[in-house]
Amino acid sequence: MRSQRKPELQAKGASPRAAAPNQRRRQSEILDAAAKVFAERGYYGASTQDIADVLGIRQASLYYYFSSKEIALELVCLKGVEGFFEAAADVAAKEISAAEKVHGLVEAHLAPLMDRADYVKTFLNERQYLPPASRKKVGKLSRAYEKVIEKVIAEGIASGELRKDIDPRLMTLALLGMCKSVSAWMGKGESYQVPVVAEQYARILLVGIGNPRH
Amino acid sequence: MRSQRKPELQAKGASPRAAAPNQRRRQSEILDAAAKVFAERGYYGASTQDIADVLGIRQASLYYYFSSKEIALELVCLKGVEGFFEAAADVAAKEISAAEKVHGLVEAHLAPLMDRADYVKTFLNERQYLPPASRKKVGKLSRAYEKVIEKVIAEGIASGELRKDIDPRLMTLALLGMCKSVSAWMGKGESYQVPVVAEQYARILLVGIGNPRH
DNA sequence: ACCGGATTCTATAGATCAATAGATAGATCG
DNA sequence: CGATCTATCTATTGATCTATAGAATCCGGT
Repeated sequence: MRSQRKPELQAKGASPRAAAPNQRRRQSEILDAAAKVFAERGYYGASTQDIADVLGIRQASLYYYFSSKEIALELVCLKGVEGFFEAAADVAAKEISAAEKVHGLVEAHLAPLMDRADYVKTFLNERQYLPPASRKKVGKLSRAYEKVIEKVIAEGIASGELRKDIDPRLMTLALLGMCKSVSAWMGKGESYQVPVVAEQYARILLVGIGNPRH
Repeated sequence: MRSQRKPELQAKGASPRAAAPNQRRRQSEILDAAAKVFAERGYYGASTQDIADVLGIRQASLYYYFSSKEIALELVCLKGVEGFFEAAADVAAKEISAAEKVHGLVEAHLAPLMDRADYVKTFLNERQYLPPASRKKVGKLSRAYEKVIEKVIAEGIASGELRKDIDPRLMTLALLGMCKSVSAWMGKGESYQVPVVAEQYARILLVGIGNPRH
């Protein structure tokens, strides 16, 4: 028992010695199941039993992988925000017009819905239920991401590329709101492809739906 | 005990004889408390004890007013959708331009956030947790509302007032998504007034943020 | 002041849930 | 083969939650 290293998923640093590939794969399966159930039923609506059922194991066996349900939520949420900031920062750093940047930001926001939908949905909808410490951690990443968007818009206004009668913060909230709602209906009756939605949403944001030639 | 009529809140028809005004007032207070707690913590995150705490009464006393937590959610959600369809239909029936209609639809959607925020938030975020029968009832109202918006946009496109390169359904979802997110951040750090948001959001939807004179 | 209904209370049943403790089967490796 | 590690299991605890039953209190009308 002295040197027994449990592979229990942790929020802090990685384990001192790298885990076997099989361990990491299984941990990832466990987290996938948690994300799926959290996304479907919400954090409080989902029981650890539900997660175990998806995996075909016993409820108590989950605790070999994480020490509490709250930690599981934190891990799912962190994987849900993961990459958003970087992807947005990459777009913002490009030498393209403000309009093209907005288009790129929308694309970058919607892209993860294709391969990490459950994680993203959980991050978007359940992060409010994180314990204070975790919420602060996730909120920090989230706010940094929002600031990138806001800056792109503010700079676009300053350069004259974007209208100056629109509040950058409200514009940011509008973009985020539109994109967030996509994760709610995507795959739930509506049958649009992500790239199509990104293209249309970017157009709505940039030129609106009004016909200028009317 | 024979003729004791409990004022228990019901989803179906109204009680055969009108209740005393005090009864109705108290029922409304109970529902306000439920809406507040559901909006704050979510349906499963909220306990009936939480609702009772807001009212300063015992948890079991709530069951004098509703027969189950699920029924309470249904009542809150119904009051949350209430009026949306009518308000939108009124806007759609007016003899104004499509652009003005879109503006009116945004205003009509955001207006209830001023005086019924908890009900609307609960409807928007918790309706998914309703039992099937209730969800069908609420979903019907909800879908009828969406159709009004969609029709306004489709007609605007047909008349040439709105761009024809935008999918009406996606446009509807964009409008709804933007407006839904408002209920999430309104009063939570952001300090915008509802009419200001409505004005800006309508502008974003209609003419976008791109500066046409650039 | 009393009656009866309206409202809230106490007490508790019954279910579910997160989490712990310890046992056990399977794999790996000397 | 035997020892150790890995992954899962059984069993259970204690907390919490919804809902019910029935007693107690309040209040308006007469």
